[in-house]
Amino acid sequence: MQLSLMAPRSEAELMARAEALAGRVLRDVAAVVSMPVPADLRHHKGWVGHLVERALGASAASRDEPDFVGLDVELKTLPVDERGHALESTFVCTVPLREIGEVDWAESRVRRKLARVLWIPIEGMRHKPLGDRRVGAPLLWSPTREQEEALRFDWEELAGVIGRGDIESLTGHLGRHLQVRPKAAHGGVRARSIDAEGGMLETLPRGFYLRAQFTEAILRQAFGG
DNA sequence: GATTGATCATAC
DNA sequence: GTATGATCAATC
Repeated sequence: MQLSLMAPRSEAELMARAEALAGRVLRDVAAVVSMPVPADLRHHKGWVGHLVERALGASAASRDEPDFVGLDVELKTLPVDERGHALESTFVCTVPLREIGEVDWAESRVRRKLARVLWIPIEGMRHKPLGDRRVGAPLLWSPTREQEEALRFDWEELAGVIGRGDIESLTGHLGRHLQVRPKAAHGGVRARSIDAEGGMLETLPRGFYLRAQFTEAILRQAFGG
């Protein structure tokens, strides 16, 4: 397997690398980039994502930059079962609680993050040892007009609730494709939002997530099935 | 069995 | 604490 630690300079180069990963097991990919394989993901939830980042030459994680500098492509691994069904929702970005009521969809973080995504489906069945799980065929995706309209509808509804100061009434049930759920290290973390009178309110940080059915539909449209 | 709310690791 | 990468696990 040929892998460079240098950043890919074009989408074509990025795709070629991603396609070279398809069909391989995580144990082999990890060996190439010198990452130990944990026994399971319970204490290493981000391991698969970091592994693929390194294998594709993404810039270092945990910085507020695109995954591939200059390419403006967001990398997302997606756990799937043996039939290709998505096993988890996909985290998109944190919710800017204080400002979201004054932001339009067009300039939203969600729209920016999802404008161009490289999806890498990876076996995620818990019964399968991590090192044995296979990487699937990559998909470089941008939302269709229909998909973007659907996302915009959900986003505006969710942003509206938060902007009105109703964050505490917002649950993961709202939103057909996009939802808002907690995103924090633990239940004691606080973030600032606004209440119904426009005052300050401390609450759990939240994130936008894509429902599993939505990402599954993206794969299905591309690969059939 | 699917889904929501809770949580885990690491870099800075 | 804030950002990145997500999955776990209790509950519906």
